[in-house]
Amino acid sequence: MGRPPCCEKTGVKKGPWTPEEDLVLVSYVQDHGPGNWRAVPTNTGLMRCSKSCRLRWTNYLRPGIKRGNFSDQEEKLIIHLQALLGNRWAAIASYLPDRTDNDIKNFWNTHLKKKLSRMDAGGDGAGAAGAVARSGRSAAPKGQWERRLQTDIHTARQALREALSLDPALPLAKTEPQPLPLLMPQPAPAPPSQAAYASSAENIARLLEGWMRPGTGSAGKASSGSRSSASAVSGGEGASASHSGTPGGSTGTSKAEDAGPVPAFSMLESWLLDDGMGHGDAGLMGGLADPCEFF
DNA sequence: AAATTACGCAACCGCGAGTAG
DNA sequence: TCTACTCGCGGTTGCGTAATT
Repeated sequence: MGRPPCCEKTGVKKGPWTPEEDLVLVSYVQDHGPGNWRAVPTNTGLMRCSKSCRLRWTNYLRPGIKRGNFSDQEEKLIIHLQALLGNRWAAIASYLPDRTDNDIKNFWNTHLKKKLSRMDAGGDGAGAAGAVARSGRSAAPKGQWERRLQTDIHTARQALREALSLDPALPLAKTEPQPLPLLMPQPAPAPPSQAAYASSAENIARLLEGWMRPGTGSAGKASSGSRSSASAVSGGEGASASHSGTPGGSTGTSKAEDAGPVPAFSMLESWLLDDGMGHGDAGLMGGLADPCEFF
């Protein structure tokens, strides 16, 4: 089972992408939809490896990506989700539909980590997140976080409830059952009123604004704000791959996106939020003979 | 004004997981 | 069942820019 030959070919270009390359990639994805990245360099003539193409698309060119400063809500959500999920950036990104996992990861590494450690040093915890993070949750070995979620599910739910109730602006903190705004289907990428969008690729990304190819699978899902589900977030089918970490969950391959937008995290999300609304524990778990089915 | 340091972000690399043949 | 292949994730690096001295 040898490693796939990727980026080993001579003549494969590395480093920053040029606007011309972006355009080539964007137009290719427009025609064929995201996926089958292996074929992209061949069909486009791009001297990039498939990985690089996919990364460029998911982290930069994909429509609907919000760039720039993170709001307080986003920050709090990230902190708490990180406490819950550890460094599962793709999973975290699925709760922030407009952000890429890479963006969140960078934001965490450059801002939040310092912020939290400062708070720690100051004797001020970061709420539940700080407590949970310090408890070593985030250091869990790969592949175990979902099991931990399963076994420690009550803790997780409590922490999430805390997270969602931190900001009074979040409707979930209220008794009135309202969906979390960040999880709601977002409208097509709003004009970058806050200059929060990519600079160089902004125009290219805008080319795709409103682009919705019927029948183009995740292309449509990835575009505009229609990502009401957790899928299609971290880069087209990327988020669904994050769910591959969930036992029995859908895979991260392009096939998974065809399976329909019902990722486990949406269920988890609904269940947690339902419970947060005071519906008790009877929610999702009650509907499953075996909690494992949940995943 | 120039040099140095710190910071932020885009991109790369290696690995694990899923799937088809 | 095994192997080859592809995809996606998470950690890390490198470069450009801003801030500081």
